[in-house]
Amino acid sequence: MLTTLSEKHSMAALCRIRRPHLLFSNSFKQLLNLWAHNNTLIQTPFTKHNLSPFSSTPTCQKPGNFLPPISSDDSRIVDRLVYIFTKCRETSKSQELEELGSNLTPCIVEFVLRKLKSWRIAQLFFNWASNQDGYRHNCHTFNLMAEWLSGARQIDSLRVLVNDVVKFQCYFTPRALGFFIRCLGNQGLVKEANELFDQMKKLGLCVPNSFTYNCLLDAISKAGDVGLIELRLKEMHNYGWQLDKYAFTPALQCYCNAGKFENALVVFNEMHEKGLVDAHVVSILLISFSKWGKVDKAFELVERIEDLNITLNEKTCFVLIHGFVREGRTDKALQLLNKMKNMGFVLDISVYGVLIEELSRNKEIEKAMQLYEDMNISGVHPDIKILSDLISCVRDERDMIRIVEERYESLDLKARMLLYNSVLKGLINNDSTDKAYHLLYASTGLDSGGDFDEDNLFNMKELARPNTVSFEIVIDGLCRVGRLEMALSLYRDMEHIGCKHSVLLYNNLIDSLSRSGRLNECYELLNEMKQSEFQPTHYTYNSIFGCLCRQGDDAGALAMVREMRLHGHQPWIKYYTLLMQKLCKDGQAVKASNFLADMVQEGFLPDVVGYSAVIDGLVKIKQLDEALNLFRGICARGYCPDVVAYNIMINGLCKAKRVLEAQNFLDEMMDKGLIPSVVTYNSLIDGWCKNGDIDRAIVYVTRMTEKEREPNVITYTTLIDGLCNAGKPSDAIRLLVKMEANGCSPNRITFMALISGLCKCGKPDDALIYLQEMERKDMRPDPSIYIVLIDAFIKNMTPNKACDLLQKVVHEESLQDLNSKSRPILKEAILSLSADPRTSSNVKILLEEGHLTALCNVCEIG
DNA sequence: GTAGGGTTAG
Repeated sequence: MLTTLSEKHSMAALCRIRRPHLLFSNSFKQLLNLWAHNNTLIQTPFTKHNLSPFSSTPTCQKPGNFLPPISSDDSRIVDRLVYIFTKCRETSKSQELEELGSNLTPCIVEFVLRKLKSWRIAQLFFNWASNQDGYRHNCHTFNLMAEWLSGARQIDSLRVLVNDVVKFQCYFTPRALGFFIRCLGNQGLVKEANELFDQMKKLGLCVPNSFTYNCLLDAISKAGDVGLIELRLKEMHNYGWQLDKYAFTPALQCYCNAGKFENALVVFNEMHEKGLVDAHVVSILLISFSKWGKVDKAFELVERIEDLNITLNEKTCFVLIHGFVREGRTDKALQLLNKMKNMGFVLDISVYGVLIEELSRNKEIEKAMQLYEDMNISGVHPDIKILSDLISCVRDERDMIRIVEERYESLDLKARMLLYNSVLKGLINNDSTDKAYHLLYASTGLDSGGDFDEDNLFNMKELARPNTVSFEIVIDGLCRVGRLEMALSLYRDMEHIGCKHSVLLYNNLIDSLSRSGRLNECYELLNEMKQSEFQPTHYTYNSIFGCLCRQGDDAGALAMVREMRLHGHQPWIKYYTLLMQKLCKDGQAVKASNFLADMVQEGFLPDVVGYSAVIDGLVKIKQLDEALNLFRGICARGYCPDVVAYNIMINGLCKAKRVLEAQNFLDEMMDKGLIPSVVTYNSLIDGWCKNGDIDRAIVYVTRMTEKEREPNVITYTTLIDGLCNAGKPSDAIRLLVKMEANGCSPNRITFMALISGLCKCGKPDDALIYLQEMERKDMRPDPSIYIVLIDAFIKNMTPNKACDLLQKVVHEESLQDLNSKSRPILKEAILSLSADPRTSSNVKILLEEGHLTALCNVCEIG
């Protein structure tokens, strides 16, 4: 039975089912009625001007279009700051930085943010600026930072930035707040955008105008939150504001995104009455219809639009077909195409082109070929692009040959070359790599050393003399399927026919060699490149760098970094993160940490992910305080740790039984505006469980469900383990039932935790039931689980059951690799069972039949 | 022509 109050909380929390709820239930129709009686609405004339598909989104001026003039002194400061933050990472400049910091103004910061070239550096600079005495960011600097982060999809950092706007009480102009909100909306941070909007209003930091509202509506519409957009529209209405195209359009978009077509149509009609409909508005509706498979509705609308004297011209249709294709709905695009034909439109080559291109890309060859026949019939001549698209995707070589033969005569030399190369591409795409290889050789006149069945591709070899691109295609294809030797032989033979190499060729070969770990050959090719007219690019160096990182060669990687710097190339972060992982997995986190320090010294800034990997590595080798130092160190240098980085620290502290400190970290991340994830809560729950405080663990379960973070299988497993360790086996069993009821299936780890937990509580009979359930579910427990059970039966004074299980598992091969902890327990068990008169005879039989021999060896029983 | 790589349960 559940006894404590907190346990009741836990069950309530675990069992709660969450449903999204609407914030506002009035129908939009009612709202529209309301507006209809309002005479203040603007009647925007339906002019040609607002027909542009781009005119319906509020144009947002970049915050810095009104940059104030800057004095020459300030300009010098800007240049120094840009220089220091991009070029020079030495600490010796800290003196200068301090001086520059004391003269900082928002205007200077704006100029610097605009001149920096990466969001990472911009963020380091921004955070450095925040910490300067007497300096405060203004809305423009915040906006520039928001623009950087939004463009780089840095969601967590954006959340922190939102938090800072409020924390630093920064005033925003209505326009500036609109801009900020759009940055949030573009990254799906709708909830954050709404909260910020309200808070700014409440704190008097901004008086939103209709532009601000329109930006907010735009953000909400992306999420399709109908209730929320209605609420905001009503607010605007209550202010007595005129609702313009920029308010109506997001409302329309919102209903479309939410799949509420009836409402969308009401808005559309209203817009039409007010003369606000333009091509963009029409296409929102049409494309949504198509997205939801409601093509008939789309056609209805197409026809209705004509009735309404809005003509769908060819261009609009083309835009529509493009739109459908972009939504991946070539089927619907084809239907519309037929409709257009029936409506008497003249289909031009570009409509065919976009469709054939997409169909080819999706390997819908039959449809593409059908269109090709269609073109032939209507007398539209396919251009070389269409032919190439077709040839490079046809599955049947006969089609390939037919298309080439039909067109060959009419083509000039250049077009024949393109056609020939698309034949090679087609063969490669069809996995006929061999044929492509032999065809290429046949065309060069060189011997490929194989027997090339020429009969059906015979004519192809005369089509053109291979050029560099031909070799690039085939060599790339060979590399992709791992036939490096063939690729290399083609590459070597190129010079024999006087065909030039290329950067792409070198890069592909070096990349493939790197992936095969053939480092020496990589260096050979690299040197060859350096002496040729094709200079290595960052891709070349990074391929080799990646190989060194994969091999965990930190010294080699560092040498490569230095060479890259010499040539002005950037090492790719993903590769050195790989190196960090590799080193950390081998317990070499300290080496990894040093590598990052070296990178900084070389002027390359690792990102939070790389540091996180190292911090986790330090945690894993129990150097927790080192990990803490590194974490604090990067914070001090202006990095913005994200949720994962915090999770790593929280997990480390929990594992070291420093749960209170972990809790402080949770508070800190929330103060910064970060949203803890399931992982965060799981770590803390585990931390409290392992500290023998199941009640506090359950508090976190309650908190996580309150924050709409659904417990997952790890949460439940952690708690089941914790409940058993707290001597509450029946609660653990109840939790197992609950988790399934909540739609979360237990996995083998859950069952194993429960089985060993029940054994610890002296309930091997209950445990056995779950072992059987595992078997029913085809889940194989770890071998140690059997030992735990056998041991528990013996301790429970039921040696017969222990012996039964022993007899059953004696054949399990997995018992051979029993872990060292279980071995002495098994040994004890066997000795005990053979000494017990109730079981000794059975054990004896097992011994005589030789079944136990292997196990005895494992346990070193003589 | 490259952008996802780092975190939780027995």
